[in-house]
Amino acid sequence: MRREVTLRDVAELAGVSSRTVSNVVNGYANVTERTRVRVERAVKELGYRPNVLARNLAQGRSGQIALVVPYLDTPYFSELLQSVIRAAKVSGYNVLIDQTDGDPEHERGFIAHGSRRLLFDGVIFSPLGLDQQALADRDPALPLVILGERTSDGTFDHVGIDDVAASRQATEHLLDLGRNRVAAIGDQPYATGEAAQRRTRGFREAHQARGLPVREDLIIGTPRFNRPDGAHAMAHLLELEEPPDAVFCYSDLVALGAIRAIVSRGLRVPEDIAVIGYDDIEDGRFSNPTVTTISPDKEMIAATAVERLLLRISSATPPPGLELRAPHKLIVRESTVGRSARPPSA
Amino acid sequence: MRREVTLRDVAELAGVSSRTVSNVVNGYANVTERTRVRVERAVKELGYRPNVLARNLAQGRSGQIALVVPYLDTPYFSELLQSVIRAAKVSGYNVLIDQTDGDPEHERGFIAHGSRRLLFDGVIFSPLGLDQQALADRDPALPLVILGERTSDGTFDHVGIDDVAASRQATEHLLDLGRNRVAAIGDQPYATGEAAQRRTRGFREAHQARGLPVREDLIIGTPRFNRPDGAHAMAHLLELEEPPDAVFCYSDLVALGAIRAIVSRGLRVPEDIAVIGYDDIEDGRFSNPTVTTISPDKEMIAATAVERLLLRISSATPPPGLELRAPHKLIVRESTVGRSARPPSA
DNA sequence: TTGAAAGCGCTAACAA
DNA sequence: TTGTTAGCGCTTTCAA
Repeated sequence: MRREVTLRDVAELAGVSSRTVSNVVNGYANVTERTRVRVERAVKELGYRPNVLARNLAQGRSGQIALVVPYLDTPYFSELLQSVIRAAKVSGYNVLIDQTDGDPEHERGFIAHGSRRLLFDGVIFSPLGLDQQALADRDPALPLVILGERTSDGTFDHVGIDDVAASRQATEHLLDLGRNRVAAIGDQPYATGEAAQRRTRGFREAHQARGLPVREDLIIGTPRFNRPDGAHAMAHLLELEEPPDAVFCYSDLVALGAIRAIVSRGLRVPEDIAVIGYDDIEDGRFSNPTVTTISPDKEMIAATAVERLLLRISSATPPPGLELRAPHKLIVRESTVGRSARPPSA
Repeated sequence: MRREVTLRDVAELAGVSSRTVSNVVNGYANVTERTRVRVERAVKELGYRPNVLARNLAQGRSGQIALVVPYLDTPYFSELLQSVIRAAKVSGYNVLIDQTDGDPEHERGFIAHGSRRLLFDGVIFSPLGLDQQALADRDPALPLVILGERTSDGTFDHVGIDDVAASRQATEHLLDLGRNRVAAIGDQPYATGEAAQRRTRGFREAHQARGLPVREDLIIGTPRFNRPDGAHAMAHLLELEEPPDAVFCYSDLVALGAIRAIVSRGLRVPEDIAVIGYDDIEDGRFSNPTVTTISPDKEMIAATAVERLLLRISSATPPPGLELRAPHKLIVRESTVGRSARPPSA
């Protein structure tokens, strides 16, 4: 590999100091038009490219942020990832991806003071199995934004939608349809299942608000929010003596799995069982039937997360930890109201 | 931010030179048991963490590889991404993601000698609109592995499945079913549509091998391989005087879109129209009906790509450019044979 | 086996 | 406005 052209080479050719070249390259300070032109010519002539690695070391920053999610093959996260990359790029940041498989140990390592620490200037984190303790133990110098609702201790921001309200709205939609044996798939009644628990709370609130009893046996837990778990849970529900006539699924994937289980037994959605999901992934817009869902504003979530993170990175004194709430809406499709729902474009 | 503990601090405390500390930290060379223990104790006592940025500069490498794909919200790519990250991590590499939106200009920039060049030691690239010219103009020093079939000029590797054979196999499956008006959705008869064209070639070969005519009006082009395009193309086919009785879709997403279009018009899959896809994404295993597809061995594609790239990175003299072919198989599901196909686990 | 010291290429404090 | 120069923290050649 031939030696790279350095700042000094440029400086020499242009007859200025490397300091000046640096200024020109970075658009800093006041540089005479004359010198600037001269430097720029030298840059072009030599084909000079700044060495990012050297700049990183000198500045003590990497120009990268990390996005840490539990699973990457989950459409919700890949859609989000896309928006995050787009938002970061606008500010010249690169995005480093990692997936934790929801492993708490792995998640912990990511925000602890590890050797990879300097690879990124901050982290946008969507934790699954991370408890408050791990959060408290984290590297306090690492700028952090957490996705999903979570009580902030004031040292990081979090951004997400109002899960309880959204879940309540979803459940109410099913009740409005006149269904009276509404099930819920996705509860996670253990320490790290906060997000799931908020959805269950919304589910209960919807019932309570109407003076309806919650059928506890219709609340089914799942380890993950994916299709197989949804199908499995639904299969269980269908074997009950009195199966549900509607199901609130804690993700669209769970809903798609559930629908699959229902249909493969010869039952119909929504005639026999209405199904509603959560996340509004593209799959649900083209599935058969299309899936009614809670749609979080992903673009805004991503943009807000990146914006807050970059602010946190560039601030000398850390800004207060905010709890930011993105909007969501209910999108009614076939899985709850049948063909009367407007079909998609095609 | 308090000053970081450096190598020198450790050396001082341990009473050795920084060279020795470096050796210990990296597990290099021969170090006396005694010195090693002493250094390790000092490391622990001071809570020393190597500074990746400094190491990068000193070594002239970043320990990162880039994965460049056209779209990230496409399940095929997110599934692949997952495997690539996993494979890279084994060798201590991080993965930087970028999406090009299929924009040739953007794609070009990625392999040209840009200023971001040093951010990654090599690139795994899944181009969409990249022509041979752009490939030839690229930074010759950048280790490169291309995904998908493509003629290598010997300076990079590519890894993919045998598209022609796979497409032929898919088409034959439809013909075996006794269908005789088989359509194809996804052709891209322009310069950058190589992958699509290979699928069309397989489609033709299957017909030719049986002495059947290809109905040219049943070959439909689509700008992208996604659901909306699939639905749109299918809508067009359904309006023909003599619509097809089977469709070979160039991706599972296209197939899902097509199925959606068929079903929403009250027709049945596969009774009225059989549909086969390509990619074997999870969606197709839980859709209704489930989607018959060509399944490339993604895990192997990812592992092979990473392996070749790392080899290329670490080689003093560049290894020859290989054309590597991963295995694929036909997976028969409901969209071609109906419920007789074994339903998925649930 | 270990030490001394010269880079890696850039940034930025200080000086002019 | 521009030059000088001392780092950034590590790796690694050369010497001992």
